[in-house]
Amino acid sequence: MKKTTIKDIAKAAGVSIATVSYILNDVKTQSISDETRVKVLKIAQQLHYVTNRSARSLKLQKTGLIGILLFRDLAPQPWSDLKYVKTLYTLERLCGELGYHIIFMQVDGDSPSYDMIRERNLDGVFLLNADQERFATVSRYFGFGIPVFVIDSWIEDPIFHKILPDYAGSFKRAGTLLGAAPEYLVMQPCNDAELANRIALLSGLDESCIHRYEDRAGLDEFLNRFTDRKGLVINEFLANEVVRTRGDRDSIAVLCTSHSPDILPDHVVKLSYELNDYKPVVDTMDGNIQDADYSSHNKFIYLSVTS
Amino acid sequence: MKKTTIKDIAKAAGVSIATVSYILNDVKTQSISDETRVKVLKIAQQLHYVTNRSARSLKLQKTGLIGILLFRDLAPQPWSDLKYVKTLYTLERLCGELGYHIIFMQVDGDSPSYDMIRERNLDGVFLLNADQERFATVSRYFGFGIPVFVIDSWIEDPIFHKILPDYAGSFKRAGTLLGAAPEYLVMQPCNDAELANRIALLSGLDESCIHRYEDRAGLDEFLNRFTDRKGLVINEFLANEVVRTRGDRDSIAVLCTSHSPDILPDHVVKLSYELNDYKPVVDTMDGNIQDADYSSHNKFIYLSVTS
DNA sequence: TTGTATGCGTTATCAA
DNA sequence: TTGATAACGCATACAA
Repeated sequence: MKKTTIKDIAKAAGVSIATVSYILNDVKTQSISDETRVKVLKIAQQLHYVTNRSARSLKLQKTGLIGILLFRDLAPQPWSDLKYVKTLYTLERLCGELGYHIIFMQVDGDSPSYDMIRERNLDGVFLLNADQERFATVSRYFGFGIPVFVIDSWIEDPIFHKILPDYAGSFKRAGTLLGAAPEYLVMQPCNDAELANRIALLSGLDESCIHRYEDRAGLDEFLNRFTDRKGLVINEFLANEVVRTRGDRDSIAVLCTSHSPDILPDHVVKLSYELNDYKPVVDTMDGNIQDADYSSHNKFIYLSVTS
Repeated sequence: MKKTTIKDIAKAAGVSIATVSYILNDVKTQSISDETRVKVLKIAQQLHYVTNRSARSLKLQKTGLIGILLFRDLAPQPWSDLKYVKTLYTLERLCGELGYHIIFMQVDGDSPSYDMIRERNLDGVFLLNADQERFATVSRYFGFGIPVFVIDSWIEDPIFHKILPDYAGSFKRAGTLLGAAPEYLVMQPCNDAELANRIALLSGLDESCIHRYEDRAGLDEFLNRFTDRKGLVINEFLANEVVRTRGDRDSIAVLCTSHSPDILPDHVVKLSYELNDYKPVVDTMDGNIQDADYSSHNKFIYLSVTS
């Protein structure tokens, strides 16, 4: 059973394929008699017609495909896989609402190939957790020619949109909630070293008070220096490790960068980020796709912090 | 800057587009002089040519796209989003190794539209967490005509492959590890009621000893009836709730159906499932795609349990 | 109000 | 060993 095409509908309805196309696409510049319109629509439905996106893409030079490229952690933790689920799912949902379909790909190894992006003629791309090195190697030699939104990285290139949690606001808020400025910071080893630097800088803490997690032993050793002190942990899954090894002894505030505050015990001070903030992000990308000259107000979008 | 096509290469190399196509696709039935071959290959590289998959798909009637459709939990828990990450990522990786790209979509609402599958001409589909109702409404009226693999559901239709954790083996093993047969079972409300029934049946436990999680209060009440008894929990995220509300008091064995045993404390008895088992699954789908008559040995694939 | 014809970039058949 | 050329299914400029 071959798939129904416009041609089949045209034949069945006794009209031309152009007419069918006009009707199916609801082309405003054409005036179609109500009679033929309902007839064609009915037949299309009877034959279970769906448009062939390969053909349409070929013609329109637009695929309606958006890529989400997830860069695997260079230094994997047990919870590495969990970190970007919420973001991924939210982006999928929002893009879906706008009629796009998502191609999901993990980027692994040192020199990834971005051929997929061009082979599939993606309309736009989200990069999650990208590091400068792996990304730069390729981005340099071919400007994508499509909107690229970089989430959770600090890629030094003005053509990319950057989306980040509002670290500055978070640090301030954390101090308020803790009742005093935190004295230490535990964070993950970021894929993107530059981002890690900026976070450290923003925290205003001395390097000796900042711990990049590697394993439990190291974490525990670090925390022992700060018993009964107030501290800050970036990422709730990492915070879970802290809570697990330390119990309730320390009073910490957690920046829930993975949008999953639920996984933490109730007593912990949590700072969350608005998943809703991805809506304007996706809208901006859509604008860029619809109209290449779309002026996006801001290349930096910060996810706002809530408690 | 328009994208390079075969035509461009042909022109630059002074040969026909047919020749270029032969060379790029390494067509065995054609004999090409080494001279032109290297010339064309070189030019292709210089021009950064990549094949246009829309065009190729249109011609070949194969897209190289595999869909992963994730059915959202009908009764969402805080950790609902986390449950299928590992599976999703593993499938992506395995399909990627075979040259496929993944379209990821969440299925929400009561009467989902599967048009995407046909519009995009997917070569195959994975369904995660599907429930009979939402699925049946549509699957009935159009046989996909492509391999459909159902993960974590018990869809009553012989044309679908089913992939499930080895519950029978798990229950047996859990008994061994606990040193005695478990006296109660805590599980999640499955999307697929039929699957839930079968699991309950396999456990051999009376309905009064089986709890379907709804909220902490209900869970706690249930567990109070089994203090100091040995029990079974299906899913590690749910188990985390159990551990959190109960502490170390109970000795439970956990079936880590989300492939994330790491998130549980060390002292808990854990049963894991082989992520490697998805490899033969993906291979089977690939076989079905390459050759529609591919005989798949088994429509049931059970993920083997380890400790 | 409707139809004809062209091209999007490939692959593959047939001819040279 | 190579080259014309016809599809694949759709959208649209231009005719009628």
